[in-house]
Amino acid sequence: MPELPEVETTLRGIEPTLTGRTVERLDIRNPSLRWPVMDEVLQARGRRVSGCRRRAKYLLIQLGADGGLLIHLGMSGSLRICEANDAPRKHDHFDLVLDNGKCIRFNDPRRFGALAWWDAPAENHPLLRHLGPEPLSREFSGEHLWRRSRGRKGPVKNFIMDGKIVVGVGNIYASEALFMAGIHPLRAAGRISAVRYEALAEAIRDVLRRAIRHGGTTLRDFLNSDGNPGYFAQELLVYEREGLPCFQCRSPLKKRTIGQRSSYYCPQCQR
DNA sequence: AGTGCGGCCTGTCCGC
DNA sequence: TGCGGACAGGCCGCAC
Repeated sequence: MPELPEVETTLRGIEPTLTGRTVERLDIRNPSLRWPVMDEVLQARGRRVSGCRRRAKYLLIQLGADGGLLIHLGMSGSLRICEANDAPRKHDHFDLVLDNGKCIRFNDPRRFGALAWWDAPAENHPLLRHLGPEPLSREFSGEHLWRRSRGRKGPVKNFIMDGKIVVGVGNIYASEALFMAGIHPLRAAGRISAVRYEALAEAIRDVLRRAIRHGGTTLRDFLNSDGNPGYFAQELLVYEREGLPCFQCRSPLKKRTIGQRSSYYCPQCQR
């Protein structure tokens, strides 16, 4: 479910509630997430939230100076703001209870999400260490994509979804960006020109920014921290539009499995 | 080193 | 209705 825009939307939703508050306690209802939730996360108790940020699709809640919590939403996770004494619903796996009675509650039916502790600097955490640049940062460019792609024979779609190359581009936005740049998802990454990578980098930045502005994409179950969906689904150009006419040339859009993920594209406009 | 796949889970939908 | 199978926004870890 959540790609970068959905995680960013979640971050913006919870940040004002969290920053400056003290964590009264962490209630773990079900520790069996993607990795078992370790007791070290209980260090959060009694610490003050000095800031919240996002790295790739990870949410980082800074607690004091020397560490904090890491939350990943996996495929079906969401965080919502509620009162600590609200009755938990199905799949509500943990709560971050604050000193004002508010609560950040994690819900995740598929349990691919994660909760872990990190010691500062967060970048050294094993889950973050190998990650490539943020797509909305200066380190990300067409030149970066071009340079890193030389010699790579796999499909460009897999390449841009590889977190070591660039983070945050998931299955929806990979299809969208490739359509916007006119690049066929199966084209070998190493056989795309610098000029076309410039267009692709621009498309990635553009689609992510617009999706953030719309509060993310809700296809099935993504909800922001207020419990509301995102509205970018109506802006999607190819994703889940198999057989429907391409907005540019009217030919029917195609769907294929690439790297075990569904990919959507226009056979006419994308080469 | 790059690439391809299995696996982790539950829920939903579709065809029989 | 019931049941099996496919599929769903991520990503690690293992083979080759």
